[in-house]
Amino acid sequence: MTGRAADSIVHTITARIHSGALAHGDLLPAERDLMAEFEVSRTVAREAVRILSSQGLIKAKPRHRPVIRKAGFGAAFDAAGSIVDNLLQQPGGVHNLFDTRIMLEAALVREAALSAGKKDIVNLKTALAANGAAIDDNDQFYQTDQQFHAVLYDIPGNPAYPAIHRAYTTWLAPQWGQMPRLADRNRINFASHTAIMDAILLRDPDAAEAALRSHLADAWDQVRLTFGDI
Amino acid sequence: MTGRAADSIVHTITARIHSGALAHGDLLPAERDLMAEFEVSRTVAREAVRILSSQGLIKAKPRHRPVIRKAGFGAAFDAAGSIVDNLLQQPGGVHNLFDTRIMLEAALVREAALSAGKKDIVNLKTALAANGAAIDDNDQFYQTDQQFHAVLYDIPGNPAYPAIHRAYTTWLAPQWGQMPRLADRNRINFASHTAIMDAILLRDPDAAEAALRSHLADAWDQVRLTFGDI
DNA sequence: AAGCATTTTTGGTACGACCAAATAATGATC
DNA sequence: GATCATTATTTGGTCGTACCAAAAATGCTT
Repeated sequence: MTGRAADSIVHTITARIHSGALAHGDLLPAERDLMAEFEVSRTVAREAVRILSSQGLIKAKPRHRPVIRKAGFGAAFDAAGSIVDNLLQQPGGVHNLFDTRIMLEAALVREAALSAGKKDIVNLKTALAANGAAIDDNDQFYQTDQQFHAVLYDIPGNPAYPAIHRAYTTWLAPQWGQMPRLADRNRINFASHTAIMDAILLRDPDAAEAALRSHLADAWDQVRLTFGDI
Repeated sequence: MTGRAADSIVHTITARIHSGALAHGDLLPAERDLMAEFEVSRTVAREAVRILSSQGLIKAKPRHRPVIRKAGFGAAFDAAGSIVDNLLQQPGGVHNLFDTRIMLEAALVREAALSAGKKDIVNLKTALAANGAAIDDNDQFYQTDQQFHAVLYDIPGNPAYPAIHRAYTTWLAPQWGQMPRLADRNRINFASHTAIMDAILLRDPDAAEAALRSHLADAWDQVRLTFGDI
C-alpha cells in the first residue's frame, strides 16, 4: 500500500478488464458501490475513476455511469490527445507533427505501391472517384480527401495505422478546418491524389513517394499561407 | 460553467503555463491556495491538479508540491503508456507495434541515406564503434544497440522522433529484456548495423531500407523464438 | 399500452477534520 | 558562527457527511 490508495483500485479494475470480467461496453460500478467494495472513502473511489478515465480504460461522461472501453490503439491516442493539443500551440509544434505525417504517409504509399492487393486497389479507386466527384462540394471534398488517405492507412492491415490517421485528422483539424476551400484547390488536390494512385498502379514506390511528398508539401504551404509561420 | 468546475481551473493554469507565467520547474500553488484563489472547494482544486497531472503538464509526487512540466512529445507518449501496456497484452499487440517500428525505421534510414549530414555520419560511426566494442558485454551491447538506433531517430531533427524511440524501447522492453543475450547474436546484430551504416554511407536508400528490414525481421524472429506466437 | 409524474440513483460539489510525510523554523551544541 | 537535532508548520492523502441537479428507473393515470 505504497502511495495512493486509488492505485490499488485502478490495478484491480484493470486486471478485471484484462480477464474479461469487465467487457467492452459494461458499466463500471457506481462510486458508492466502489467505496463499499474496496472499503475506501468516496474521495478515493472518485480518484480511481478519474485515473482510469485519464488512462482511457473507461469513458466517463458527467452524470453518467462510466463505461468500460477495451484498450485499442485509438484509446492510446485519445489519452495523449490533451497533451498533444498543448504541444501544438508551441512554436513549431504543428510543423513537427505534420512532418511525421509526411514521413509516415511516404512510407505507406511505398508499401501500397509494393504490395497493395486487388481489394486495396479497388478501395483506392473508389475513394479517388468519390473525391473527384466532390470537387465542387467543399465539405464533401474534405470528407473524401480524408477517406482517400484513410485507405492508405488501411492497406498494411495493422490496426495501429487507422488509429494514427484518426489522431492526425483530429489533432490537425483546427488548422485544416479553418483553411479556405476553393474548387481550384480541390482540383489541385485531386490531381495529386490521382498522381499518387497512378504511381501505385505502376508499382513504382519512388514515384508514389515523390507524388505524396509533393502533395503534402503543397498542403503545408497552404497552411503557412493561412496561418503564417507556426 | 458547463460540466466540471475543475476544467476551468485547468484551463486557467494551462493558459498560465503557455504564457510563461508558470515556467518549467516552477511549483504549482498548494491545493489550499488554489481553493482560495478560484473560490472552490478543495475537492475541485484537487481534481484540477489530478487532471493537470494526467495531462502531463505537472508532475505530482505524493506529499510534494506539484512541479510544472512543460509539455513535450515525450509527455504525450507517457500519457499513452498505460493503455499501450494493456494493448500489448492482447493477441497480436506486440507484433502490431513492432510492425510500426519497422515501417518507421525503414523510413528513417531512407531519410538518413538521402540527407544525413556530416554530424549525423559522425554520430552514427561513433555509435556503431561503441556497439562493436561491446560485443562481449551483453548489457553494454544492449545499451549501444539502442543508442545506434537512437541516432537514426535524431537525424531528422524533429523532437517527435526521439520521443517515439524512447516510447518503443520502453514499451517493448518487457520482451527485449527477457531475451537471451549471446555474443553470437551480438555479432549478427552488429553486422546488421554495419550493413545499414554502409548503405547510408553509399547514399543508397533502397539498400539501407533492405538492411534495416532484414535486421528488424531477424530481431522479431528472435522474439518469436523466445515467446512463441504473440 | 402509452404518456406523464414521482421517486431513486448517480455524479458534482462543498465543508470540516485528521493523519503522516516533508519542509521550514527554531534552538541547542560545539 | 556554523552545524546538527528538535520542534512547528506546511502540504498532500484520506475520511465522513451533506446537499444539489441531472439522469434513470419506477409507478400511476388515462
